[in-house]
Amino acid sequence: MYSLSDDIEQHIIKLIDGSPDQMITIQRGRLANEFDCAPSQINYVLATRFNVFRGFIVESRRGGSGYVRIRRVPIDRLEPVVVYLDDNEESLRESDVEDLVSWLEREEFITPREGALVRAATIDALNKVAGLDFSSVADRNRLRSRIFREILLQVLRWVE
Amino acid sequence: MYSLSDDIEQHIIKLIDGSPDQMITIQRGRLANEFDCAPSQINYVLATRFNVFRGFIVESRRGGSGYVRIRRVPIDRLEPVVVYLDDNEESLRESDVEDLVSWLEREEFITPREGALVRAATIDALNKVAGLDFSSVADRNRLRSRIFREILLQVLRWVE
DNA sequence: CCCTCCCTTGACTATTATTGACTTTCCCCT
DNA sequence: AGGGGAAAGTCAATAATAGTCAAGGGAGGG
Repeated sequence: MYSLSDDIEQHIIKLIDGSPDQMITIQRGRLANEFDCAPSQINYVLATRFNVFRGFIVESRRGGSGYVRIRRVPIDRLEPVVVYLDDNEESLRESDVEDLVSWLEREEFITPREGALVRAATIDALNKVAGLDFSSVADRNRLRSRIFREILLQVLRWVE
Repeated sequence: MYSLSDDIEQHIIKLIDGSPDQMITIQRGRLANEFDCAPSQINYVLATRFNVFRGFIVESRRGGSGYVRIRRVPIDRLEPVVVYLDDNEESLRESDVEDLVSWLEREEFITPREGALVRAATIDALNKVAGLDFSSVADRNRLRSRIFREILLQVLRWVE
C-alpha cells in the first residue's frame, strides 16, 4: 500500500547512502514542497523512522536559514536497559542507579570518569534539591530515571 | 540555507585562530561593510556566538576610533562559571547550558562524549518532566543549574 | 461492524536572523 | 573646555524557519 511517509523515508535514506559521511542537511519546508505535503509530515517521518532506535540522529535549527541534519549512527546492545528504565520509572532508587553505573563501567560502556559525571547528575545533584517543591520520592525517582535514561541514550548514540 | 551570521562567525573565528594571542580588534562598521550588512548584525553575531557562555569575551569602545575586541577566554575561567551558576540559578536556560558545554568541549575540559552526557542530563532529561508537578520555569532552571553545577564540580575535581 | 493503529493535515507556537531607527559614548578639533 | 561627528549599542519590527499537538481519515483485523 502506498504511503507518503515511506516515500519520504526512502528518499532520505537514498540521500544519506549517497553522502560521503552518512549525513545530510536539508530544509524541512523545501522537502515538504517536493513531496507536496504539510511540513509537519517531515517531522512525523523523522520521529518514526529516523530516531535513535533506528540508528539515526536528527539535529535542527529554526529561524532564518534553518535546517534539519540527519546522521546515521551505529546502535548496539544498550537498548534493553532503556526499555527497563521506561518500565520502572518510579522505582529507580539511588542504589539502582549506582548498580547500573557500575555495570556500565565494568562493561566499559563508559569510562570511570564518565561514571563520576553520571553519578554527579543522578545522585549528588538530586540530593541537593530538597529545598525545592518537587521532592516527593516518586517524583525524584522519576526524575532520576529520566536523567539517567537520556544519558544512556546518549551513550547509545556515541558507541563507535 | 545560506546564513550571513554563520559566515561572519566563521570569519571572526578564522581571524582569532590566526592571531598570536587569541584576540582580535576590529571595527564594527568596517566589518559590516565587508559583509554588506547592517552594523547591528555584527552585534547580533557577537551576542549569540561570542558570549561568555561560548568562551569569549567582547570589549568595545564607542566614539572616534572606536573598536570591538574579541578574546577567547582561557581555561582557568571555569571556576568563575560555577560562581555565575550560583548567582543566576533561576535563569540558566537550556541554551546557556548548551553554550557552556560546547565551550567545555572546545577547551578540552571534557571530551565530546562527556559533553553528550552532560547535555543528556541537563537538557534532554528536563524536557521530559513536563508531566511532573515541578515544571515551573524557575524550578526547572534551578534544577538544571544544580545538576550542571555538580557536574562541573566533578570535572574540576577530576582535573586536579 | 467497529476498533486500533498509522498516517496526514493544519493551526498555533518557538526560535533564529536581519534590518533600521533611535540612543549613547567619547575622540579630537577648535 | 566644549561641541561636533564618528563610532558602537539597543531595541523592536519583520521575515524565515522548524516544532508541537490534537483532530480526522482510512485500511485491516477481530
